[in-house]
Amino acid sequence: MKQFFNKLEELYPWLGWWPITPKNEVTPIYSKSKKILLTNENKFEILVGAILTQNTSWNNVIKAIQNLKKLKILSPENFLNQKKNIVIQAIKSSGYFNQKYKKLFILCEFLEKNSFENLEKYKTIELREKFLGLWGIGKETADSMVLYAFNKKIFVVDTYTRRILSRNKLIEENLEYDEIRILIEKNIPNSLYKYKNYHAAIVEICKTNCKKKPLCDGCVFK
DNA sequence: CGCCAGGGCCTCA
DNA sequence: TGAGGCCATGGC
Repeated sequence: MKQFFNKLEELYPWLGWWPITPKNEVTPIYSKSKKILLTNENKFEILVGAILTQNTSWNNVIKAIQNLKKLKILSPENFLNQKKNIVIQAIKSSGYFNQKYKKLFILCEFLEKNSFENLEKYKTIELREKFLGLWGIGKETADSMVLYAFNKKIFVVDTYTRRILSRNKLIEENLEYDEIRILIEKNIPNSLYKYKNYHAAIVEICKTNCKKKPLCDGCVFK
């Protein structure tokens, strides 16, 4: 396991996750620097992106984010004040738009009552529980939010993580989400940037080689 | 054309 | 608690 993550870091020293849209632009980009100060708009964009990308390719999410940016739907308040049809149209490319509209709506109502400043005071697990309590947010989405929008150390376990670890015989196939998460957290350094980058690297490798139908030629983990 | 994508909810045993 | 159905668009 430790060997696996060392190799991962060697391959991808820094992927710049989570992609954020720079001020006065509309397209999210990956950050060259590890330390960036997130504005509330940035944080909101990450939370929205985490929901929009559920079981959806990031390319489809980018278009939705671009539309939301152009419509200046950059805050919970603006989202809630915007007409449903307009928002649905904006996020259409990300698929499941009816469900996702509802999820975003519920998230925004939550954020109106709980400012980022207040949410940041919670401990990691407590903040996770807060998000998990919202309809439409499961463990992976909650953990993405906690890690990338709030810079709190929790490892994001997605289908890619389960796939690549089980293919490399580092975990049993039917291990539960939190069992995998805790196992990984025990085996990696206590570093926020590594938590982010290891997850990003797993996604990257699974997109290129360790696909559902694996391209085992040139696999670095052979 | 079919498959897949940075999941989660609901239903029914 | 586990399996199966459902949600939906766009790239390949």
